[in-house]
Amino acid sequence: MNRRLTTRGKERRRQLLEFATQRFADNGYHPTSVAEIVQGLGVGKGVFYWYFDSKEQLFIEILREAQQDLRRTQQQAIEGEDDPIARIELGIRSTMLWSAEHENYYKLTQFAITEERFLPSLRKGQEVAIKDVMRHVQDGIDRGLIRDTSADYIAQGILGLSTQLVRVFIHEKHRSPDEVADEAIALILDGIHTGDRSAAAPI
Amino acid sequence: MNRRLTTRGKERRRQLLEFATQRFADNGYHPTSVAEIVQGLGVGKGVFYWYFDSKEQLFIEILREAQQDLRRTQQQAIEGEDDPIARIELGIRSTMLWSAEHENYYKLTQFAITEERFLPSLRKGQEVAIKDVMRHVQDGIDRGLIRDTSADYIAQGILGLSTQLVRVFIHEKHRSPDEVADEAIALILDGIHTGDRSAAAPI
DNA sequence: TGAGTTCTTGACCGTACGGTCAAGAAACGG
DNA sequence: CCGTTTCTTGACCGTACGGTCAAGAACTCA
Repeated sequence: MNRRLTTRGKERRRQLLEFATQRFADNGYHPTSVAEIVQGLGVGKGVFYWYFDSKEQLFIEILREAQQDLRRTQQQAIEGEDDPIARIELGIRSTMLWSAEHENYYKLTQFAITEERFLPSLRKGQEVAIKDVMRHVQDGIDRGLIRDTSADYIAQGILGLSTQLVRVFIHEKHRSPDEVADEAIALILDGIHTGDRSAAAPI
Repeated sequence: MNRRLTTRGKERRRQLLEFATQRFADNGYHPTSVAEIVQGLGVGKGVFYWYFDSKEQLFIEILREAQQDLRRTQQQAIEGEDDPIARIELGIRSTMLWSAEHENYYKLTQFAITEERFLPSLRKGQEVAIKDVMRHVQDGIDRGLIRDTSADYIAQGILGLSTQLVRVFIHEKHRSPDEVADEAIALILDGIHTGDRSAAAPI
């Protein structure tokens, strides 16, 4: 579906994307019908199929945009910083902020995991994210700043820990992104063990 | 739906639960119809509604059983161990093993997160799991074995990190549960920082 | 102004869904 | 053996879904 869109057309497309995102996040993907989406915008059903091939393609489009937007945010946050550990920290902080402001996208991503047909679109974005983190981790290992173990386990661990803290503390308990980021970073850098070095954690 | 079931009845109910679990995990909850489930067992549709009120109730029942089964496994794994850090480690190891053997349940849980109406049943189980971990964490803090920070962040962090490693390394990359558990425990206990103490990590 | 394009309408289509129910088979209990 | 309960059948119901399409409105641009 690659149409030439006028300004009006782009506007309409954006409306559809945003309204659908909201409904998908609130009610779930399957329970939200195309009829519901066009009714919510007060337009005919044909409008939907003028801009998108199918409900499925619309959803994939939403995922793609979300991944793009998050990545752009992270890149901006870490640019100009050289220390790999500081880069990881900045990445986590910006992710927490972004997640707090885009709970809808977060929910949609969680759902997408559960259906085979959405996994391909997801994996692409996940792989990019993991590669970003792994690059900093490997860099940290090379400079002797990070324990020399499997960079992929570390990268996935960082992602998983951050994701869970976002869900529980930001989206459910409504703590501030800053507080959550502090805790995430402390855990990631030094784990839970007590020890003389742990007092020196702050970068 | 509290019927008095004969042996045959219990058997039928179990068949329905197991077959539905498989299909839900393979194709997703919504794409799997009740008709498909009863056809798969070669029985009439009425059979389904003799044992369950609705498709939704069946799904909730599956979730409940999975949570119960995992918890029982964890409890068995840690009984008799006194050291809180060793208890956490044993809990993680048994969870990894269980997850490797019950990928279906894992997938269903991931889906359940994405629909409002399943959240209540989920939260109950999650809260129990978190409380279990938090008790050990608090115990560890009291004995000076664990850094004295918010036990809830630590507990959620452990859960999130473990969950992600299970998904990626056990279910997608098919690594052994033991290897994954080793990495998870190393990260949780000591974080990613280098440092003299990190060599003493193994319990 | 008028031809061409973009955009919108909403009735309509076939299908598949979750769920019901009257009827009867099978098993149980005395 | 018979009455009762448990279990099974499968046609049927109303509904809602994703998607189509002929027709026309709105806009663009020469």
